[in-house]
Amino acid sequence: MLKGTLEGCVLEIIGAEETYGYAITRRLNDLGFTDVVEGTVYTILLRLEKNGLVQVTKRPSEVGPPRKFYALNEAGREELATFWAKWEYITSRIAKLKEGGS
Amino acid sequence: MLKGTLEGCVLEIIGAEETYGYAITRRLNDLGFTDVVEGTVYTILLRLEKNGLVQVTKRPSEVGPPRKFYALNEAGREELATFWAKWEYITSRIAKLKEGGS
DNA sequence: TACTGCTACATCGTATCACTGAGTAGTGAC
DNA sequence: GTCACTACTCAGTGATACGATGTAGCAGTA
Repeated sequence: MLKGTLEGCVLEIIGAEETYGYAITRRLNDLGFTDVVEGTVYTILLRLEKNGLVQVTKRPSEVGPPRKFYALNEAGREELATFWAKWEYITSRIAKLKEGGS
Repeated sequence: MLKGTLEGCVLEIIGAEETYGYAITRRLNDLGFTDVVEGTVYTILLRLEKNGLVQVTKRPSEVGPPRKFYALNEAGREELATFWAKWEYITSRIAKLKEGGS
């Protein structure tokens, strides 16, 4: 039902700013998703790339191995909008359920 | 990350009133979770029973096969409280992410 | 009595998501 | 030269929820 929530979060982060896997993991950790680890994020990124939702650019880093920067393309922005719409819907339904609504 | 959300919804429904699988499915459908089907609900109910979160009572029905009524036990109520706490946490984090917060 | 339709429960198989854990590599500091 | 941090990859895995199907009780009707 809510599968792909973390994927949506990653899309949102990429949509706000072109960034790379390691930084996305740190950002999620800072946001409070403390148990999200790199392995998880990279599998999501690879899936996004495979599904053609992102544009990938490899750039050298001054402090380590080269980074793969991700940016949303048109399909990615549509997917992100779809995700938020779905998220709003589900959360509103669950809120309704919680307050005993019919 | 959000695994068990539907399970939490089912727990909430059972917690509000002792009820049975078919009725839970109808309730979820009425609430807007239109694509939740019986098979999904029954697997959740069997899991709840297996994990010792519910008390099950079989009662005859006047309009069909006997019904298995489910009620929360103490462990179930604790699980439900845990679920809502987790849900609040996750939704607040995602809201923060959406509005561009750090 | 045969059928149709609704209620009600059960289960097998499966797609996908996210996690675990391990590995590889570059840079800089001590 | 070893440690720490940065950075990416991948194989294996568990769990969730969905799809599809099957079984069965009851009621109406023709």
